[in-house]
Amino acid sequence: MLDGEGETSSFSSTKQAAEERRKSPAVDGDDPTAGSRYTEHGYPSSIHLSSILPPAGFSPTTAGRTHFSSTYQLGQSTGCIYPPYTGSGSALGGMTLPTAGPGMRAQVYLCNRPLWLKFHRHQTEMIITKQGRRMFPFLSFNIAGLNLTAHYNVFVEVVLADPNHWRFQGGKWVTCGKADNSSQGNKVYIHPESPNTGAHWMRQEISFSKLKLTNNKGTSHSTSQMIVLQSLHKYQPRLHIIEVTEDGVEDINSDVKTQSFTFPETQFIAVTAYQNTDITQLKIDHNPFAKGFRDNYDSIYTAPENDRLTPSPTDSPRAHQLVPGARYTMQPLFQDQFVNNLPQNRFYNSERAVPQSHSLLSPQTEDGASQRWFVTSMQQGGNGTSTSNKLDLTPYEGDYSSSLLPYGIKSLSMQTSHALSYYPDSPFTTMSAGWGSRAAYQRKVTPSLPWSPRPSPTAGFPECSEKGKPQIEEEANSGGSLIASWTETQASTLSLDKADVYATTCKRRRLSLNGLSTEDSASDIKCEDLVSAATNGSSYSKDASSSKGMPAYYSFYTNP
DNA sequence: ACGCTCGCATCAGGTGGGAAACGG
DNA sequence: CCGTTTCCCACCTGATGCGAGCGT
Repeated sequence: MLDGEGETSSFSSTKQAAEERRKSPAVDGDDPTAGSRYTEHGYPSSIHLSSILPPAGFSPTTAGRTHFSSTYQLGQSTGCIYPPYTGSGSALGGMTLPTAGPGMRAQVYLCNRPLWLKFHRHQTEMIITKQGRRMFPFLSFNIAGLNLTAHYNVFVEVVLADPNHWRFQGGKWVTCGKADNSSQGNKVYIHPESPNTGAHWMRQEISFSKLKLTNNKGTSHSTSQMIVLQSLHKYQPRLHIIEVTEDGVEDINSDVKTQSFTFPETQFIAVTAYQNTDITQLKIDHNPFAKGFRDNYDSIYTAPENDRLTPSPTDSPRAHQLVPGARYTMQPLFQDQFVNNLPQNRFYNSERAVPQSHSLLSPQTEDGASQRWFVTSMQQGGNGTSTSNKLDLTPYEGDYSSSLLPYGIKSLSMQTSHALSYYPDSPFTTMSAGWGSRAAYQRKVTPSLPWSPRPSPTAGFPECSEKGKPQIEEEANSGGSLIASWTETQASTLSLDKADVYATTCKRRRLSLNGLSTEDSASDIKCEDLVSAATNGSSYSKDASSSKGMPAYYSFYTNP
């Protein structure tokens, strides 16, 4: 169906490239001039319902691989996720957690998950243009559990999320015939810093902010920045981590493994023009490049000093985070990442106020108060209907959903992510990557969350420790932190389009060395005080994860 | 004199809106 | 005819270059 499965691409690294890489430390973001071989076969396209934390009483041992495998690993060599994506049970059930021991694998954290969820609630749409359009929200991950010295290629693949063609009708997305499975073009975006060491990947956020989506098949072979999609089709991004040799070549002689991670909340429908005004508004509200479309910007984004919980990181007079204090009192747990961060007047005074779209009224929101405490799980494409895009919002996310009210329903609003710098290299880098995730959080400890395995994680992913610590802490408590499940396969079999694609990537990376590709890669240096944070943290378990600066809640799942 | 920092201007690129063009 | 796609526009962000000011 997708090109991914029909093509066999091979990347051959040159000796020269390999030598160059050796000369420059991988951690410095040296050139990934060498590529890896990818075959079409045996591609591990397992679905990983990750970004969902278990509720109280969750036992990693009961939600392990066995269940996962039986549920999601069937027939996944197609590059299309919908066949196995039947959504058996809740997301929790599908949640796969690495087990301790030799089989320990990487864990992936979707950094800006809260923002993704915001969009997901309205069915995320991504513009595709001939010249390519960046994703927003973009994919940003934290990775843990890798071998510090081993080399990995990290890349994103975008596959069909379901077998349907979609249409926006009557204020909501409805299926409209079968998806065109014959689409061609590149579906893979290799992180510019690939290959690189596990230490490198774990040191910082892995951002795919420069990934572009296009509907121009002709560009698929000329640039690695583009992923070719079809309009009005639903897609699911996947993160793949492939262990390679130091040269960046996949070593077929060793038990090379591919670990794949799928975050359902990152599903989106590719469009050439926005269909849902709510999505449009979310984009405008959260994407700095769209600030020009914000109405009453000066008045909206300026508030009395006492209303500001967070100083503007950009020093922009416009960039303020408006957070009504009352809100915090009432909802200390899931502050703003799921509360509309825009000032209230936006919705009542602005001409652009978003009408209450039916598309917004998912069962959760319609359910009114009940959603606050429990949100029924939404299956992923099991029936091929519009429900397939919905995430399982487990009970612990009740407040999430409650705060994810449609614009027209929201009674309180807070501004968050837009006040943060867009690019990771900003002073608020780690938060910016989250875009309303970490950025949105204010340090508010909720000690006794029913589902929280560790009440006070103080160390997040390395980069989160300092700047992002408060945020990640929030996220941990709010269930926003996510550990993607994993799978492994022999001889990765991704269908990377062309070798030149990879070469282009390498070239680009070379050019961005001075900045270490501030956008594509990590945001900023990860905090080094993790260790101290970890050590003083009573709840911090000293396992493999903790040694890498993993937060307590993280290690909880990785090392049950 | 030299190096560093800061502020300003400029430029490239990203954004959604809207109208026109396209295609079934 | 209608839905979709393309193109252009104004606005914004971030990177970069340049010169002024300051300290050594």
